[in-house]
Amino acid sequence: MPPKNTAISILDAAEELFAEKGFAETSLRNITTRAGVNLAAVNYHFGSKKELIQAVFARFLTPFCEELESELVSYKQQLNGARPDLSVLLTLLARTAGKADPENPGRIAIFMRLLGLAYSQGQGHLRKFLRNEYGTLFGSYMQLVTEATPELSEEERFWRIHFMLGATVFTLSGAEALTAMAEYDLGKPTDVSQVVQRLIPFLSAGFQAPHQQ
Amino acid sequence: MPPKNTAISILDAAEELFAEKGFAETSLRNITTRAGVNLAAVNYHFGSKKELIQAVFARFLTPFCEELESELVSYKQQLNGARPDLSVLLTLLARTAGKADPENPGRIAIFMRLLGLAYSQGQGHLRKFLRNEYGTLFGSYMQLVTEATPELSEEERFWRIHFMLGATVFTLSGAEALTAMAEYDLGKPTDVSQVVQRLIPFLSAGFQAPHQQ
DNA sequence: TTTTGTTTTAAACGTGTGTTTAAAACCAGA
DNA sequence: TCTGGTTTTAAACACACGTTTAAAACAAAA
Repeated sequence: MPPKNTAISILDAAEELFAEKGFAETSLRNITTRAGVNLAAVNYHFGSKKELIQAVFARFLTPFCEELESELVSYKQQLNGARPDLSVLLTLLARTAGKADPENPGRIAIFMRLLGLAYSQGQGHLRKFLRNEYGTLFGSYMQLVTEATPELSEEERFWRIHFMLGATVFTLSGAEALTAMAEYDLGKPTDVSQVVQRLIPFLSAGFQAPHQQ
Repeated sequence: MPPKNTAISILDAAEELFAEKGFAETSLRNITTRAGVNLAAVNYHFGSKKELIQAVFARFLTPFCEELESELVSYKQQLNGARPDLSVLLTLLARTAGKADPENPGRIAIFMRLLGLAYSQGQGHLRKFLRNEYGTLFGSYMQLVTEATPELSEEERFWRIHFMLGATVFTLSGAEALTAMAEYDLGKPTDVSQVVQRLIPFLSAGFQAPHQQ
């Protein structure tokens, strides 16, 4: 195989290993060994382990968010002032994720796993980094979700957003293990895009459930 | 304060710190310092860090599962052959969790956070431990869920179970941060039991959503 | 008071970590 | 071919980790 760019090899290896084992459990020696480069290359190209972690996120998120932004714009003008539909908004998100790396559809699962880790493990620097870089786009997506569900109180919507986020991140995080379990238990092979297809009606129904009492 | 039992002090400190920072990021020195005991006490009382992690889970799960088991038995005989109801099954789970430590209702959030970590971080030993110790009870709960949702295909039910698990674990994991955010954004204080109350209709509606296409 | 078993303690051990260093290798442009 | 800047390399650094050790402190029974 051709000797790829060192920095890219590092990013590839880090992305895989972080997703497999978590950030703290993955050492720079793990990464550089898998990447086939020298240990010191990480510090030379990225500065530190923290900055490498951020670079892994940025490599995925930056093109994803660009794509999502243009999708949002085109959906808005397609609406032309009409009320947006929640299922469409979710589908749009899923489609963007699929487009992000068409040659490797499972990549979204890897990335969701990283996102779950970012929440669950310490990594305060990462949360700051993500909010600074991508917070604005998240805000405008939320604006559309709000317009799509005017019957919900702000409070209820707040919580249901996080329920959705949880179901998605958790399921796609564990997608590798879960699709294997599904195949074992049910005898049918499944891929990530099918899981996403199952998620959307679940989330949509949950989000639009009537208030209790 | 009275000099509590050393092992218990260690469990208390470990439970808090693991939930705050994750397993790998919490050192035995962190734990023993907070507990006010000697470093070697962990290895003396628990053998190793892995076994300490398992002990933290067992201290919470064993009484919880005993309570849940008796709740399941009494619900079954109350049903007397009728079809169980999903919302009731979920409420039953929430009620059991609440009973587990009545003096400290937020404890369930801490524990969910640990459970989320157990999934997301490596900790293969933990998953084995949990399945061996508590797998049977999980199975009989699942049996009731299946009876409650006969209209779902096995496949659809499998995935929706994990969607529910994800929404729950993720939300309650981050409950501390999220309730703070909720209070900041919405100006209303919230506690964990209210979040659980909001979860149940969301999950119930999602689980029973009609199949797509 | 002496004895026996348990618990606590300070110190050290070996290992793996992220990072730094300074020399070597490389590779265009003059 | 020489030169100057970039990249790669092997080696070392300082530090934090989980664990072990053997002595000390303690408590209860004889």
